[in-house]
Amino acid sequence: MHAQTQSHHYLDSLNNAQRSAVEAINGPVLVLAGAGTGKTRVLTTRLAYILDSNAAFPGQILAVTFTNKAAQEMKERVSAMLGGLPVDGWWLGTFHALNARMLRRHAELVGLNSNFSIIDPDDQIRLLKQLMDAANIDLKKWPAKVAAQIIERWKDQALTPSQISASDAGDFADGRILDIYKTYQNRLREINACDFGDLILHMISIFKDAANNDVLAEYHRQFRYIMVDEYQDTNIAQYLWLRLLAQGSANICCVGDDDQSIYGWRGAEVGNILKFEKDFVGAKIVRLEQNYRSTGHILAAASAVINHNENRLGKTLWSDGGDGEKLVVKGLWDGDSEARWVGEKIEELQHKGQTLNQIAILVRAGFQMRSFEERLIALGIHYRVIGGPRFYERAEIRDALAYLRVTTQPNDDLAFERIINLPKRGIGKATIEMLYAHARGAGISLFQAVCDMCESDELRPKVREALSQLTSQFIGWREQIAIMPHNELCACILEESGYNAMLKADKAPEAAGRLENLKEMVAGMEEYDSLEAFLEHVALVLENREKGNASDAVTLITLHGAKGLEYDNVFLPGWEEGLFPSQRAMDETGLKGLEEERRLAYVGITRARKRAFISFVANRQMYGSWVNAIPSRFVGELPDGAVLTESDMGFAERRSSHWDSSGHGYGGGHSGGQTSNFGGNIYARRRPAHNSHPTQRGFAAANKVAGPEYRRGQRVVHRSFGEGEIIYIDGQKLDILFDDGQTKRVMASFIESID
DNA sequence: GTGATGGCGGTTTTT
DNA sequence: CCGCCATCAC
Repeated sequence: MHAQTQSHHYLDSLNNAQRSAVEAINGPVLVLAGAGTGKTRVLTTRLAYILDSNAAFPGQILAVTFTNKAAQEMKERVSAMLGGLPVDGWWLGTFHALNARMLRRHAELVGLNSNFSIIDPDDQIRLLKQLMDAANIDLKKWPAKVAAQIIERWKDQALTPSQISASDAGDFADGRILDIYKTYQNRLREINACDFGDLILHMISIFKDAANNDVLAEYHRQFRYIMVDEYQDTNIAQYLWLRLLAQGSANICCVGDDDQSIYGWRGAEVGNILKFEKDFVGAKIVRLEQNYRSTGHILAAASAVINHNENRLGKTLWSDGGDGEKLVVKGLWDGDSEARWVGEKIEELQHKGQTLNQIAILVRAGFQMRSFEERLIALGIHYRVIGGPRFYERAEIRDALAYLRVTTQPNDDLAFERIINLPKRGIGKATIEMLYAHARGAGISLFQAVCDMCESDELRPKVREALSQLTSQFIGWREQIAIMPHNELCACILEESGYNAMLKADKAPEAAGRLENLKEMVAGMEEYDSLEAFLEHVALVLENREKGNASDAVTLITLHGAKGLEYDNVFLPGWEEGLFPSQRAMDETGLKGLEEERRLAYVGITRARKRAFISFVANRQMYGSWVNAIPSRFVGELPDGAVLTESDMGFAERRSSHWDSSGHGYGGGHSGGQTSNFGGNIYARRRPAHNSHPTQRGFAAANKVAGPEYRRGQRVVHRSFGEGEIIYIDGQKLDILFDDGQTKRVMASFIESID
């Protein structure tokens, strides 16, 4: 590292507030960074400054971000500032990546093995479905998705099942949601897996458990500086985790903007940033208010809107650039004319020399995108949609990952179940249920259950052969892990399993693309040191594949997705009551929801550098019927001096008239205010009672069909082969001479003794 | 065990 | 109105 004789030249270009945020490295610091005030710059410079002034080694700094993109960017920028300092081994990453790294070291303290799988939301729901179904919960009345949400919210708040009282649990599934949560956690442990929330929750449990307080103490000794980005987006669990770690060195610095907190609906707690001073006594607060991004009019508009919020720390953005152009506000008849108008404006901008890359359309909800896409296609204007399905969410990628997971982690029942019949091997629902029944009865993994059953006569020969081949393939692949490079192994698995062949035979137009995606994945694997490292990466790192490449195109994106981005020209369509602010947000969380929507408006306006175009319509087509709309209250909150209203048809007066005018015969189905209960009680259907119980290892011993009770010569009945006599016992497998004269090898799980 | 039809629901999304 | 899931019929 360069000596201190060298001045910290990178400090010179900072303004006073930025510089004081960078230089205040000791004691707790909160940096309130308004939109466009150089937040990332401060964060990276501060990190570089700590290293450069020899206050700490890289390994002694914990730097936490929310997204991988932000982590990556920070690494690159700090490294560049310090002349290409290598970043390997730095504790710089997302909450989830850092917690996963920690948890792999201490997994046994929470009953996991360090090679645990990290399951995604899809697996989560499949697992919950299984457990709820086994507990005879009506999945129509009580969707697993909702259960997953409830559990996720609990985890956001760092609540383990034992910390929730029955009265707080609510009445989901007739009050059994807490039991579901417990069962879910037990089941995850059995299959040696974690969901995203667990990564943090388990670490908090380890830190708080007095039985292993050396663990936390060690991290205290290690981390002298803690830095947190996007602090306004942290949830309670993340906050607790930070507090526990900060109890040691306490040199914590959080950067964020309470006005840009837009993720409350998924557990983010604005309160964290609002009460920072109370949590970290003696905290220094630095406000970054000088904006380097937008024109004066844009800042005035954003400020005026956000000023209507009550719950905020308050800061005033200013700029020493000029006022620039006024924001354009436009009322239109319907969604089509809105799209047409946006199209015209884009063409005008092009004529003024603006590139399409500097134009973005920011929508509140995905369904708004379609009309713009259609219009842009009609005009021949290139566009890209941001926020489609991510690479790793694609079915073929998830299938490939499932193969790899089963290879590295034989207990991963979810992964195994996903691919057990993919490509088709003739394994249906009934067979899978049977396999699970045995796994449960014997307290073993699905994989082991399949191995067992293949050595019995329980399965039809065809099925048995298929499964037997599959398990021996997996056993073979496992042996290859140590020998073969992991990308080759993956290619091998895809080939030998028949997965590639299945796609090649698929006539569907997207099949070719899927094969391509898999190839891409295999090629990408080379970058990782091991199969495990690769799996960790895909589980935690979103890989948003760049579709549009370097071409010039208009960006279509949601307001949420646009946070952190900026464009010269920004279109903000759909500013109507009910759509934006969203009716649902207001119904569900009242004023809190409304204020979050308003912050979203603030985020939207502040994405613009030079021009912003806000529009609303009188009639919007939603779900096939027409809904009439009134302009968003946020339109009314824009300051007169900063906006130019392009009015077509006197929208100011329209509010009270013309309520029913479109004449499209929409049958009057809709009234603006949708209600928000969970699908009512219209589903009265009951599942037929069936007596299986949630899977729990503990049940195996108590189960009346456990093996050791059997003895040779005993009379038993098998559920499909009838009655017979035990002639040989081999662990869980019993040879039985049935009364029809046949001898079969069956599983102990499927017989009962006859008294 | 796999393909076709009906019904319901339908913001925002990272890890 | 469209897409997804679930149930039904082979």
